[in-house]
Amino acid sequence: MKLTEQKRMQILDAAEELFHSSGVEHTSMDQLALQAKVSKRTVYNHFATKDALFQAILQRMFNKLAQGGEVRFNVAEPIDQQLRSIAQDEVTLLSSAAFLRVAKIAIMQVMQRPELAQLMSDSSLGCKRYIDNFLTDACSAGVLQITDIPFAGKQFIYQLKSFVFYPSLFGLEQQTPAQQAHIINEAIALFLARYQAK
Amino acid sequence: MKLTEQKRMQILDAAEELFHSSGVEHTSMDQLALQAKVSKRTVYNHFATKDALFQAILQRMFNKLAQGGEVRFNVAEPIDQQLRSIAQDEVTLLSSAAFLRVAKIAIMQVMQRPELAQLMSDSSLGCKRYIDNFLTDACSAGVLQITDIPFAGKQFIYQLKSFVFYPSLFGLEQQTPAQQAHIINEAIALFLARYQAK
DNA sequence: CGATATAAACTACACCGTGCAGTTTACATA
DNA sequence: TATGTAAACTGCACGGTGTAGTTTATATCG
Repeated sequence: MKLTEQKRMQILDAAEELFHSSGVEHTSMDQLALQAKVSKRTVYNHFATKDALFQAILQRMFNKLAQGGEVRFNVAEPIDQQLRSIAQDEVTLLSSAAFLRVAKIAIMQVMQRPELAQLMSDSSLGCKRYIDNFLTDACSAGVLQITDIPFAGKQFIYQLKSFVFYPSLFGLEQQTPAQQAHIINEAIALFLARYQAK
Repeated sequence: MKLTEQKRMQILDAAEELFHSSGVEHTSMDQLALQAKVSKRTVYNHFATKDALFQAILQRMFNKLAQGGEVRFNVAEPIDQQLRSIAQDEVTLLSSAAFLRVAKIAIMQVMQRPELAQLMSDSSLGCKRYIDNFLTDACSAGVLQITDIPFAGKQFIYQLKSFVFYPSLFGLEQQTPAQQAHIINEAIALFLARYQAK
């Protein structure tokens, strides 16, 4: 790898690490250069300002997370099994270190600078991308009965987010895999009790 | 009121206002004194450091919010009506400017200094205080059928939080009263579909 | 008169971003 | 393989700015 690319990586890695552990505000460029084992001048040769570096970090982290399969509705498979598959993917994402990092950094910035809020809502990660289509197909097939599909989709995702994501984000607690399985089961039970076609 | 108490109030009011609108970090003590219409030295006569002032603010805001009625289960009243009453109180709290202020300030600090996380989870506000008792009574009366009561209570509260609180916190959107009513109705429908005794 | 408030200047420090002289690296050409 | 060159990196000092907290001299209130 070219040297300059190597240095750039070191800078981004250090920034990701420090922005996460100390917050963007509390990370000085001197500290960052030290951690990256790069001179401060080199940091500024790659990124004009601290903010540019922050933008680049967010972009890189989003790209890392953007991968991930899409689940499409399958008439032949039991609905609870399909929902479980979706939920498991989502919980894996929501509790992954990578996702928690970018979320923490992004949310801290958004709360300090509300004008960036749109950035967050626009970015569509995980099952949010395809859940509406999935539910629509399931309704068409007569498996589910939902009047407000986007709302129901949110209800499902929010269950997982509330139990898995926010507690981790705020440093309150981590779930064991057994607890995660319980959360998924109950989210599905709740959802199907309301929306499964009879 | 004694003058010194009056000044103290002015300082706390200004701090609450500025800490919320600009964040703790971005609020300077000069700015704060200006807004409080008080000299900077007076600020320091009341609060030794910026951090002490911050602690006092948090304490005062929590005390303001700690009030709030408790709903107890009533066999004679329909369960959906009682849940609606609880949910309405909760949504009113979660969307109140006062609650959003303290939450924003507190969460930002918690995310920057994870060692303070316990502070948040300990403080019990709103229906979180009494919902377990309520659900236990409703189960005993045979109105609801729940195996894991604390978990079910969270499921209910998290519905409201996810739709009302977090979007406001992150500056994404505010709900109209009509939307809030819809959220409450659907949260109850979801909950009862799963847990109402048949 | 004594306690308290005020305004303004001051100290001490941390941080962003720049300039520059000198060194290292990558690489092409002889 | 040796050498030249351009691009990139380094280290350090520095200007400018913002801010926590202090000091000092003065005014005001009870």
